[in-house]
Amino acid sequence: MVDANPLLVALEREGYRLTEPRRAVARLIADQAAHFSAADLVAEARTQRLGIGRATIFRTLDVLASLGAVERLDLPSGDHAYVACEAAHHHHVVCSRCGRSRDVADAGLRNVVRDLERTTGYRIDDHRLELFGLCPNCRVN
Amino acid sequence: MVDANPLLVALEREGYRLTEPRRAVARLIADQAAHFSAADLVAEARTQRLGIGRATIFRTLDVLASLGAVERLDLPSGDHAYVACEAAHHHHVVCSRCGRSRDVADAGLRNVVRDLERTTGYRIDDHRLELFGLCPNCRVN
DNA sequence: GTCTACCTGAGACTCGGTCTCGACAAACCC
DNA sequence: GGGTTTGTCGAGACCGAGTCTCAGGTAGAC
Repeated sequence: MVDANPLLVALEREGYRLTEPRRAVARLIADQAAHFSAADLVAEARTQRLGIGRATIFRTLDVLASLGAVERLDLPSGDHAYVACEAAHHHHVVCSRCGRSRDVADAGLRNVVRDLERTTGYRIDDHRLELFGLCPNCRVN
Repeated sequence: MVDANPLLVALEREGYRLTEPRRAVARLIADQAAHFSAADLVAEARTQRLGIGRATIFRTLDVLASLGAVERLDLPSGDHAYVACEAAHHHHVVCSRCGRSRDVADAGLRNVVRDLERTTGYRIDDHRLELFGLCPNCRVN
């Protein structure tokens, strides 16, 4: 079976070793329908008796986050969560009911940032935009 | 001396008691030039020998955050920080060198959100935008 | 002044995340 | 295929932010 998992592809491309634990974590992440926490993966690894250590899960998430293959969200509740995503710069719309998220492109934010630079005098190097609401599916149900 | 501190005004308006510890925390917050963490306040309270418990500082920050008089930031580093601010909806531009932040108004983001609602089908109820860069002062120094 | 609900400090506790360290195994070389 | 290097692993101690509990204190209404 081919390694179709884009997380593994990203790891390999960056010269990280494709170890068994990393494959397992990538599989766990690929199985998540919605956003997930490190604790979710730890619990899932435990119930599947994968024998993966907690530290390894955190480390793998760190690596994947640094590659942009996974992104860390700050939910309005204050909790952290992760979502698998494409590496290009983008933002997330997160459904606050089912937790599914969707990547969205820049969508005119660039102009907003430029306006703010002009009005505030700040040089803006980085930003984070997270959007929360109901996905089309949860809207109707 | 009059209670000019807007944090205390907000507390009183909402029916919270103006206790000595709360006044002290409000004073500490008002003294912060840049964003600050709960730990900063705890340390400051300690060095000033104010005799305020850690729990009280967290509780007061919670209350103030629920009133919108203080807002919680998620820095790019992953740390949390607080800033005092006005209660109206707005965003923060944070200087990544000196930590000073500035409130900015909506700045066209409303249109961006509306566009995203149309293109994604999500109903967007809430969003969070944080901007990081260099303030005018740090740009030139 | 009295009374009561709200608030407080201390310190135990929880929990997400990190660090350390000896063991292991990918991947490269021959 | 076998040997070597070095990145990675699991276990468990550790850390630090934030929460909870509870007995005692006090703001503010009357």
